[in-house]
Amino acid sequence: MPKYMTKQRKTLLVYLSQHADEKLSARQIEAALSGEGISISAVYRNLSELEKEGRIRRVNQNGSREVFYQYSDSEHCKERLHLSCEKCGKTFHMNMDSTRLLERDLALHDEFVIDKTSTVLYGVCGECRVKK
Amino acid sequence: MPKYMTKQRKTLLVYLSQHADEKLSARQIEAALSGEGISISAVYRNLSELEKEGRIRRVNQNGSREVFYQYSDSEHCKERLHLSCEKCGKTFHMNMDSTRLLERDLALHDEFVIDKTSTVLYGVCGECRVKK
DNA sequence: CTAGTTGCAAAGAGTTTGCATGGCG
DNA sequence: CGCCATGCAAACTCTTTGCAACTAG
Repeated sequence: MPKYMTKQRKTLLVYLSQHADEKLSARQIEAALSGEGISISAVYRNLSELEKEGRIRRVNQNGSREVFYQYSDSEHCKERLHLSCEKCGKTFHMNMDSTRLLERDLALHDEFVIDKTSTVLYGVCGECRVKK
Repeated sequence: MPKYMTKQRKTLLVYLSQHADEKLSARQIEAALSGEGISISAVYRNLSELEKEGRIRRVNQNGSREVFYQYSDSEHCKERLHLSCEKCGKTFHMNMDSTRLLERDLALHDEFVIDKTSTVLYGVCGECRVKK
């Protein structure tokens, strides 16, 4: 639904695509782009547009009120579950086999149809597990 | 850490235990107990205590800023993943076998250790699927 | 009694909105 | 040139906090 490609919108898109699959808050984005000249309201408005277009997802953690935005254009994103590391904050894609298996299991045993676009599994990734 | 069992705390506990595994916002709780005389700040303070004690979990949906509280004293809650229906809002416990299987799969293929207490799977439950 | 709790109102934090100005096409 | 989008500040919503009054043990 955006009609014009403004300087601000371009700046935002470039930034987001360079940070794909990272969880970013509106403030973080504004701060990162403070040199480029974009107001916090333009950030919010553009993020909303992008969300409606499905180019971005909103996520949050653990019942906190903090909202993060995450650029996810890749094909993977629609067919796999997302894993989010509680230590480093990075996002991973669950492997296809496990995703499919879980879907089948849930449908079969729990009569539950999982919504892959809004589900995120939280835990600790391999790298952080070792580091600890 | 609470020391006194005040009228307000008792009211809240009774209400929560009668609505176990429902997602309730602070406002909803306040509204439901408006006849009993409990202020919104007492609601918040007591919910925080209960959360620290682990008798309650905070959850939210789909990257929204809305926070819900959920009383969950049962044993199930610690060893199984939670399923949340996007239609009716009810919470279910995933069956043990699938929970275990998923845990193993994730550890094996994705080197990811899932955090069962903060993960919620979203989707549509059997009942709502039929109703539709 | 007396420390923990409450209620109220004020302060915060994050997000949205109204409106005049500016800039994309 | 005509809308759409921006920036600013004010409005909103949910939650937290300070403080005097109250109350459970």
